Amino acid sequence: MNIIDELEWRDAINQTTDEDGLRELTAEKSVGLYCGVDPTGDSMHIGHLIPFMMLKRFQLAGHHPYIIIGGGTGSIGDPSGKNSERVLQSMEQVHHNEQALTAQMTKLFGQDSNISIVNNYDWLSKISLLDFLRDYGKLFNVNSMLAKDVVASRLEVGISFTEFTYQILQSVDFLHLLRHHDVQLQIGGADQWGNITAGIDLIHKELGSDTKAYGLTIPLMLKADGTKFGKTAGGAVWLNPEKTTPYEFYQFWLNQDDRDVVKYLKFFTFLTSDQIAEYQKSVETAPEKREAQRRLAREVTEFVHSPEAVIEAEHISAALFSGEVKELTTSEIEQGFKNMPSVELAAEPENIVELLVNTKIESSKRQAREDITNGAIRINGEKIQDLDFVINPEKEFDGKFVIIRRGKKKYWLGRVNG
RNA sequence: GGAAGAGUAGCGAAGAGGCUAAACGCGGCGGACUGUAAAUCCGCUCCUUCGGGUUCGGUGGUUCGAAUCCACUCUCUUCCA
Repeated sequence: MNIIDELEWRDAINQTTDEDGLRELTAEKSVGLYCGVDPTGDSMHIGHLIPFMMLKRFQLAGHHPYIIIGGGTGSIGDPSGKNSERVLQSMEQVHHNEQALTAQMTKLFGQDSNISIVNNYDWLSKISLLDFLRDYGKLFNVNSMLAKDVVASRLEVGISFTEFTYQILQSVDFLHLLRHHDVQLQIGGADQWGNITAGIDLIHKELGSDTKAYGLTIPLMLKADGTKFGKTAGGAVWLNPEKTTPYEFYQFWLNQDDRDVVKYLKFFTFLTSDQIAEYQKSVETAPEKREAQRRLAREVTEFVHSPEAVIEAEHISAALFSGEVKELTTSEIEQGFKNMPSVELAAEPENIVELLVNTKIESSKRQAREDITNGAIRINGEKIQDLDFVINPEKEFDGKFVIIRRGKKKYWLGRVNG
């Protein structure tokens, strides 16, 4: 199947500049394509994953992805999707983030010759102001720049010259990659359309209107309930295991709505259409088994983290949701709770209310008492409803740990000092 | 520079001298049901040594008693210049 047909089947295409042309091009050669990420943070979250899943599919189909880490563009700030001016990051911050993102990308895409990670700081930072104005500025018409949705929507509240210029920088990137690496396709989120077409216009002006350059955008991902994809109560779901543990990551996917899960299987996994059809049937006939969610969680966790992370996440899930934490050995806890929130405990016995407040698990004694009375607190798997209960850390798990649970799903690992 | 109005708990919003630690809605936290779901239902949601303590932009006053009245002050909104 042609890669474009596959993406269409996966509902992964929002707009393309020339679908037939793109279909032809991808059929006849190994195409260079790129997508950029600006180093606005030190980790990607699953929202960023969306375009990179696309790159990966192209890679698997024999094409050559280029990933731009936007050290240059990131130092300016993309106005797309923002309704107010951004605060500039310090260059140290930008460079720090570049390194973190490069490491993440390397992990996701591997390091073979089939993938290239480049940093646009390398070429953008070398352009002098006069060169910029003479070589590129002259080719951009301010009228059409103003007409881009991203800019037009900002005219009311204002936009700095710096951010206004962003689309030129991104266009220069595309031109640069086409010239030096034969990159003919740029992909991005739906909000990148304006930047992508600006790049194609520049290429056509610079290299002739018959130069083959294409753009493809991905639909905005929304959940069935209309809210934004990828946010949880705790904030974004990060790819960095320090920020979002593999267990939490796995749980995020496992908990997806029935109405969304097939869409996500298409988008975030490499399963075939036959396999996905099976899961679709499963969602319809036996939703309570959540086979689709389970597979989704496995696939994505394995892709982003590792097969070992999946095993660990499933093991922790089994113990935690059965409530049988006592079944776990000390070493299993050590492993399984490695990335759970943990609190320090003194070795001495302590009253339960005091302990919950001192460890900040509860915000006040009032709240702590309320939760205890309601039966929301479990210590080492045992429900505690006695306000005078005294926890003796020596008692379980070789005196090393106390497992504290609040409500159904929230766990803390108490590490016993000394 | 002038005029009018508004500032109440995480947010929105009632209250206009004692019955108000402050209605109601949202959000948050628990619980029940369930599929670790959705929907629904129930409880809690300033702190506490459970005696009480500290709250209604800020400061000072009036009063036995103030979120409520007065003065000054700060911030915001609208209108006029």
